[in-house]
Amino acid sequence: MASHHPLPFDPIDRAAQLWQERIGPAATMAAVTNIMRVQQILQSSVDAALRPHGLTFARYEALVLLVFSRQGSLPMNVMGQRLQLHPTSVTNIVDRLQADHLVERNGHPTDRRTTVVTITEAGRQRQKAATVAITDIDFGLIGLDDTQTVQLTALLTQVRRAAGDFNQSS
Amino acid sequence: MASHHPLPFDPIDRAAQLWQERIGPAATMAAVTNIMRVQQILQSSVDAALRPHGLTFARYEALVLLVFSRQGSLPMNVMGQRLQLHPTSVTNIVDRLQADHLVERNGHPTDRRTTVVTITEAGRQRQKAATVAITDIDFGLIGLDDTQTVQLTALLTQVRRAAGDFNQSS
DNA sequence: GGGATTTGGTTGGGCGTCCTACTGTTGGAT
DNA sequence: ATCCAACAGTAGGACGCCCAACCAAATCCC
Repeated sequence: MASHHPLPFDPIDRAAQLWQERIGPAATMAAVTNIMRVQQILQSSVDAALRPHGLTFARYEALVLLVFSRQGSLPMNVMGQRLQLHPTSVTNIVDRLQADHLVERNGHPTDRRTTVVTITEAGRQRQKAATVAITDIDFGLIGLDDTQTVQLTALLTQVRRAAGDFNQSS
Repeated sequence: MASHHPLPFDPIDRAAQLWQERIGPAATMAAVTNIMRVQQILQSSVDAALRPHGLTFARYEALVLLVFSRQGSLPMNVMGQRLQLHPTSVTNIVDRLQADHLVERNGHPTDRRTTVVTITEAGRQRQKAATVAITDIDFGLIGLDDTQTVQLTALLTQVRRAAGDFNQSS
């Protein structure tokens, strides 16, 4: 039973709508709500596409990162920086990838604190198969043409920059 | 928090960059990555602002929904529809709100299956205080002017519509 | 009426993220 | 040379989301 209002404003969540009527920064609230919701949609789509391959998006990203690294291996802290993840999240992800024999943990030759993660041959194959699945569904991002996709990326990049997500100290 | 892990350089995640060099739909991947990351940033900002009030964004949204409902109460399934949440998530959220005496659970007068959630006076006050905190930080969304915020909302709404996010609300 | 189906809600489990706290290691400052 | 602050990684816990499975109630339908 969809309410068949042809168009204009149903697109915003009820909560945000009420905000618009009664509270202040409705536009911002609507944008935030939309980001939250779209992220959820994309996460769901992508994870569904990856599930048959035994991967989640987080683990897939980690595999991609390793595949495209020179040696097929990176220290865990570097992975955390690249993927913008908390150290404990990296530990968690690597744990699961290792349990699936997609990566290995090795000690660093000179710094005994650091652990180097190396992708296995099985990991490379898994990543390749998962890439097919994920590109087949366009990463779950649908409804936008190329121009709009670029536009969206630009806006979000601007937010990230304002939040100090990039130019942190080296 | 992002500041825990300084990112050395560039605008786009390393993984997305490499995609751009070597694989196909780089633009889409970049957009998806950005959405994921911005969501994370917003979630972090908002939750930080709400933490002193003992709330998370999910629970705050539930309170807002109840505050602006006619009776200050809604069935759980309706909350799930409005907030686009899985039934188990609603159970979880209401559990915690109830533990804080911000809402009550009551039986539905005619349908004994449904549980009606009602906000308490403490809940209304908590919501009000939290609203101040959250608007003070602009919901964590910074770096965009009003036009760009509207533009962003439009693009994301388009994605949600394409994903069928508005089709079933009954 | 009475069985089959649908619906509302909960439980248990998996996964991801963060936080705090802790062990080792490194390397600079005294 | 030694001490100490910073760093790398992990353990344990909280929270959120989802899925599968389940019970109870309502509804459909023969």
